Amino acid sequence: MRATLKDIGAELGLSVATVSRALNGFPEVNAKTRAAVEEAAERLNYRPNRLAQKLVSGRSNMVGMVARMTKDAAADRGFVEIMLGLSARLAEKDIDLVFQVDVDADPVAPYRRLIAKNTLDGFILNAPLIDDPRIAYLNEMGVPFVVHGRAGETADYPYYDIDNHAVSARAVTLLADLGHRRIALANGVAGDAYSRRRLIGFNQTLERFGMATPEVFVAHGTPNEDHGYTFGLAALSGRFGAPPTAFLCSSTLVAAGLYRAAADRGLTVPDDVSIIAHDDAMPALRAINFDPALTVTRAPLRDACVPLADKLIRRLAGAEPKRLQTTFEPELIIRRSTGPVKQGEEDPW
Amino acid sequence: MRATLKDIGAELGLSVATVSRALNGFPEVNAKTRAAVEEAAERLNYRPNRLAQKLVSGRSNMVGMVARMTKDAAADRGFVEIMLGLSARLAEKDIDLVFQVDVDADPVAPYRRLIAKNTLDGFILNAPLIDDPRIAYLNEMGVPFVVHGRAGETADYPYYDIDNHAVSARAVTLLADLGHRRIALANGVAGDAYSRRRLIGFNQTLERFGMATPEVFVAHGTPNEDHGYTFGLAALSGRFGAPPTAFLCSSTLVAAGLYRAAADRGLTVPDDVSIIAHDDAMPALRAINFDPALTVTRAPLRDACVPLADKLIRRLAGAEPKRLQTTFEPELIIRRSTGPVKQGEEDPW
DNA sequence: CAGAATATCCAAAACGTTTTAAACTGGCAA
DNA sequence: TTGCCAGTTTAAAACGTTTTGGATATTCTG
Repeated sequence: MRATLKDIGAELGLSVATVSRALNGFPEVNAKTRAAVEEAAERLNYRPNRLAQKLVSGRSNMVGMVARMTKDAAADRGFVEIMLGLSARLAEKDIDLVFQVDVDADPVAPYRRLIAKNTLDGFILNAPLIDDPRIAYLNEMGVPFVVHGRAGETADYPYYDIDNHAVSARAVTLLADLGHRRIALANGVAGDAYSRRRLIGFNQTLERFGMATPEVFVAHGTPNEDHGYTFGLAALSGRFGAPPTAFLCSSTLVAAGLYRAAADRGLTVPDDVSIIAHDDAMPALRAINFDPALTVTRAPLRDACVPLADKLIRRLAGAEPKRLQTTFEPELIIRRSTGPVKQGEEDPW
Repeated sequence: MRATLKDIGAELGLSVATVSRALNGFPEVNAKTRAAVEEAAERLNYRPNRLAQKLVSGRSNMVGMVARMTKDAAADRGFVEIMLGLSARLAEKDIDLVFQVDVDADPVAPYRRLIAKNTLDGFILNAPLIDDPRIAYLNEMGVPFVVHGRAGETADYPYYDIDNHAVSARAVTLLADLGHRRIALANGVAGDAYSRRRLIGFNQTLERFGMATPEVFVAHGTPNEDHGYTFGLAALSGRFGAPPTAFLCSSTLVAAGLYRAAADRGLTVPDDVSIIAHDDAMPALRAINFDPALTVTRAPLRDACVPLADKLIRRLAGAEPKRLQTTFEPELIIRRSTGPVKQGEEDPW
């Protein structure tokens, strides 16, 4: 049904070897022959059989991506964004994406399964943990991969990350300059590397301004509306002592929950409480549409896709991991959800 | 590196043919030989090479899924939900999902590309159009596939759909019973089959109650917050004559936009305007968290995954398409965003 | 013009599997 | 003894590609 090298060879009275070479741009084939082969390939609508290619060459032009499945898939919004963009870029290079969700307790299991099938050239990881067992496993198996984000400080793999330390630092600096002294952090999931970096940036910057924050002013959790709402309600209840006058949120969704919590408590933004979030520029809930418009640190997830794909391609071609590492700086966009601290609330906790 | 049939054969002094048969449960192999082979396979951590298998057997245990890429990926929330659930179920049967985004103008192009690679056993389609060229193409190529949703009324392919006619019918019935006579529809994208069915259900039910709706009361668009907001603002402006007293929304996100629009116009829900949405039960924005809590027709997207995966598996095994078709009924959940029509607004348009 | 270099092509092996056709065992009946 | 049959096993072909190691013309060198 589908045309093969043999078909083209038969058509032109050539061997499959020559046809293969002609199509793959080897130098030792006559220009006229090559033209004829290319014409025939076009005419017969020839497409190389990936499986056969991989079987002999060891390359399949397929890479894998595994989604951590959580009860609420909301945590994977970022995953999806990356996957879409990545796939688009990889498709340009005729590389396919094999997708699998992680349904096991063991996060390494899906990688083991996929690698065992012997069918993939490499992997893209996202949302790395602080000490990520997947990274350890892939390194151990010698499988090429790139990471969106990065785990520890000494990474020996290609990655594209944003400067999460700076995310917190810039936000805290703004709030401190506005006079806030009681600042809370609605952080991401506890084990995630980015959360850790944001937390460190948060604490270090507070310290730089001579502040500290009680432990109850920091919450970890899946960055969704619920998390923002429940944490906001609790923090603003006064149960923990004087409530925060400002919040850092790990995402715009969390901020939405915080707006709701503030409203429930009869507080207005930004007069009673300032809110600032990190904005991945997901299309679902735009920071600019908030009322009042949300102040954010911003680093569009989508910007990571092309660099990540390119890093992977270059890695597969044998490039040095160390030369494929990028850290991107977020920008700060001041809108209307942040303002000077309220009169009489300038005291630290 | 990885153990092959040859390795096992060498280990036991058997031919690859026997080893292959032993592992695949053929009857003509000695029980003792089979036991030995299975032991050796286990010991050497043997995993069959998918590519080699497919090359000769024609089956790869890989299926494809293509995402339509829009400017705002929000439209693909449903796609993702389906993909996650599907992948989980397929993984149980050791089937992998190959993913690609549609970056072309031609919606068929990615399918052509993937089929040409000769690497996939079948496809899952979602969000079918009224006359979907992808379905036509796959049928023409004789490639097995299943559809989430369905295109025309006479489908000769396996599908899992919800009764979108009933979605509108139940919502309109509720609103009509509450006395509403000016009902607007914030529908999904115009070409999508589900939008069409919702529109038909909408119009037919209105008619049943002796109502009609001006064309400007129906808007099509990507079901996101923006769409709800802009349509809501326009419809409530009075520019189109007496404004609607009730809205049907294609999703909870759209409803969120409508809440905002109503607030901007100084209207309260449900006193001035009733709002009802269809709820796919996406975790991001829960209908119950709305203020006031959102009345919905409900049919969780996630429920479709297992049936869809099973349909595909059975289709790949050769089952009749006609026997793999399911239509699911939505439920109506009345909360606080719908109420009796306001005094003096009972007149039709 | 001989010999060598070059350009161009081909046959065959290889990748790891499944499957077809054939071959080898015993055991048993004739 | 011969032939046959069932129960096992194997050799070899096939899938579609890449690549190795020649082979055959053609051109160049002296």
